[in-house]
Amino acid sequence: MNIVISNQSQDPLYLQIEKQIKAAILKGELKDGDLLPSIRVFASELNVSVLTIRRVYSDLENEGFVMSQAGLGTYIKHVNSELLQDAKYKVIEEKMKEVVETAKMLEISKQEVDEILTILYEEEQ
Amino acid sequence: MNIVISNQSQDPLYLQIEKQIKAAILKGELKDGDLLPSIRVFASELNVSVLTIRRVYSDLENEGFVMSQAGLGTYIKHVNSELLQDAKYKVIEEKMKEVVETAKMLEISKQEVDEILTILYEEEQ
Amino acid sequence: MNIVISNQSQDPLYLQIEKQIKAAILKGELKDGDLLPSIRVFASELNVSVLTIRRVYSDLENEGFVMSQAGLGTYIKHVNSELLQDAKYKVIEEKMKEVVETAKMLEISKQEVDEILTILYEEEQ
Amino acid sequence: MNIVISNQSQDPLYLQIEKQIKAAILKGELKDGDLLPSIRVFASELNVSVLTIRRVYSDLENEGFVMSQAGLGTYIKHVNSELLQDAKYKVIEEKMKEVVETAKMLEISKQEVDEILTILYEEEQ
DNA sequence: GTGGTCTAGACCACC
DNA sequence: GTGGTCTAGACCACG
Repeated sequence: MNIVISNQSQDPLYLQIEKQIKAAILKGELKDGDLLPSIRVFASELNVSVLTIRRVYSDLENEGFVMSQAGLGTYIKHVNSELLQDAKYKVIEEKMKEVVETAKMLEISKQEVDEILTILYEEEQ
Repeated sequence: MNIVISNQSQDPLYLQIEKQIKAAILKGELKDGDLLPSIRVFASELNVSVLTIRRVYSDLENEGFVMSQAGLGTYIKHVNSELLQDAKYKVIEEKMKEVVETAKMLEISKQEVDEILTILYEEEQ
Repeated sequence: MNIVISNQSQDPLYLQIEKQIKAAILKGELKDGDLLPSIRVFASELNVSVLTIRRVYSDLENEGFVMSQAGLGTYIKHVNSELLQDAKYKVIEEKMKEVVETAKMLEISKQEVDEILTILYEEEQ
Repeated sequence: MNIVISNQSQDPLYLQIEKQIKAAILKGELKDGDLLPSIRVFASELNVSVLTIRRVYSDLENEGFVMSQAGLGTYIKHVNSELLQDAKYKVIEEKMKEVVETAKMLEISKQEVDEILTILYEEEQ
């Protein structure tokens, strides 16, 4: 798994890391039972504070993505693959809803929104 | 003009207010020369600090939407319709960027995202 | 004398008016003994508050450009023509000093400053 | 970096500070990545309110000179040298505009203004 | 520790 | 009355 953090991002460090771990799970790169690095190791790898990683793991545990056990480490939890596919769609749908809502409010046609989508999709893959 | 603010929102108060005023301008509800409420009146109407409204008006002035003059008040500035169209696009582009970023991260194809867009656009037309 | 006031200007109304009256005196359009309009007439002509004109006349009197006498009106005071020429230069020199000081600080050559001056001088006479 | 503020100046505190920081960046005294003092430290050093420094940093961030991140601090941002050159020009142009405006109003020829510029530029070389 | 937001007051210049 | 600036606090998220 490749985690990239940037101080140019709007998101705080902990959120950047969380998002990328979640994405790896949704993409299937991280599967049921996989062991995540220990807090200290991960922190030194990413060059961030252990507090930041502690928060990441704690957040992911609260959201049901991982399971931490003292003395053992942090593991990826089982997620049904159908649910997983649904989850991916849901994430996009949620964000797209806001776009469409705003577009309608500003009276921008679907064609125009589509153009923007196409342009953005072709940028720097 | 109807401004709704919520302490449940992610956005700080000043941003919530700014966004709604901008939306009103972009929609044409607020036009060239219209007088906005005085900072004190607006603050008491929305039940926020005068400094919060001061910040809203000051930000909007920096972005060229309004013009404030001591002793006179704060007015909506003329924006030529081309700039206005640009501004509307920019708002959508900003929001769409996040969608595309997430979609790419989750390896969702443009076709799939397009489907979601189409479905959402046809809802509650 | 033609006074133009604009709500687009950075300067407050009273300063815009003062500057133009002073300029008219320096240019020789207003001469020793000329009678300025009464406060009320002038205010209604320019469509500003009488308080604003009162301030203008009071400032100009303090700076020695005019003389007000109750019941008579406000008159332009005598200024020696040599002094007048000097005054014009002094005004420009004062402002130019700041330009040169800044240019030197930012290490901009005289040639470059000269270019800027030429461009600005050719704009909209 | 030496910041000098005066309550005699026409400019409000926040502007005086902003100008001097910008000048330091334009001169190269402050470079890409340099850390500015924390708002609290800076405020107590200059003996002004933290909100005044907050405004300074926030304005500089909006103008693209610095980047602030909660928990980390405020850093000088990279500006490519072309932009920097532009910025320097803009500063001079701004100031020169006022000179030219006044000169035109007083009917002083470009030649005369040029003379003044030359004299001032040769002083205290 | 850092910056980000917000409040409740105050004084000023301008109209 | 209007906006413009400033202070002295406070609480929050982040590292």
